[in-house]
Amino acid sequence: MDISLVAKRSGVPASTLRYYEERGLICSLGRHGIRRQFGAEVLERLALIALGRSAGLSLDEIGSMLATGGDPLIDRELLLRRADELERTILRMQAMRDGLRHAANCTAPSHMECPKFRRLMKAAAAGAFDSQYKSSLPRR
Amino acid sequence: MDISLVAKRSGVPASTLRYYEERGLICSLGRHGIRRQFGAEVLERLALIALGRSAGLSLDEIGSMLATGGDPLIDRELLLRRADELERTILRMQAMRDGLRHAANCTAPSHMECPKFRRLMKAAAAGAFDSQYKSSLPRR
DNA sequence: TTACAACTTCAAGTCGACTTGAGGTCAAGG
DNA sequence: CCTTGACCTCAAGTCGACTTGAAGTTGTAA
Repeated sequence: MDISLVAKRSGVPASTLRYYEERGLICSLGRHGIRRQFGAEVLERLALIALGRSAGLSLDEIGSMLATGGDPLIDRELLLRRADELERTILRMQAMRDGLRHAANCTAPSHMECPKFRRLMKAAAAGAFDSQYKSSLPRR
Repeated sequence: MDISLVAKRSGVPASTLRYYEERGLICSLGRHGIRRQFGAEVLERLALIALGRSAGLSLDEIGSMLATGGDPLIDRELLLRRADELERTILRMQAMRDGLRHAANCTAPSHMECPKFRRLMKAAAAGAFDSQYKSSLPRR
């Protein structure tokens, strides 16, 4: 497959495909003249990458998990650590979601004056500070 | 409170506090000489901001949710839309978390050869593509 | 065979959320 | 009164993940 066909089938721009190849996340089979040729398996890999990105993993992290070989024990630990991080983020997001829904239906003049809202936020915020709100999430 | 006291109490660096003020996320009561003075309520606001960040919201989004005034009807709709967005992201992250946990315990020689893993990934990836994996998460 | 669209490389730009650094101001303690 | 250190502003730098643009190459259709 030419790069543009991969782009079309995966929804990932050609520029991004080149970038991913440069980063070692995907690889082409070879060249037809000067043009990269990709195999079908790249589509599955791209789906995995997209999934990882959407779950908040960095390209480096995805790369290390996708890497073949390497110590499988370390891999498993990494996966579990990521899963736990994800879990914590999920909890915070659920709290946020509940807070937002409550705020939308709340009749208090200002959300911060509503005791229920404050309770929700307080419970959720506990973990927000010490998690340093940096380590668990990817870029927008 | 001087800015350094706020920094100490909240864990947020002074440079970030200035930045947040510039962005309109927090405001100081006034100046003592050239120095900003903050009220205690800023700590609560910072907790809310930290929570929002940790849940993956951008500063602009947090700002729009924290903003006082404006059409209350639009505000409520905005809050509900945000909550729904959050919900969808949560679902994807849960799928990812389950996928990671399964992968960590799976005995298949390679994750991609495990049918369960593939099923989880496929289900999760469905939403990952069309959401463009850009719109729902913040930066690492 | 020639034109051209689709590719190529490489350097530089963009965006969000900050941080860093240089150079300046000022209130309180000695 | 003068020093000092905590603050100030403003410009520029950083990081990850890409995108954009200029300039060059090439398979294919007319």
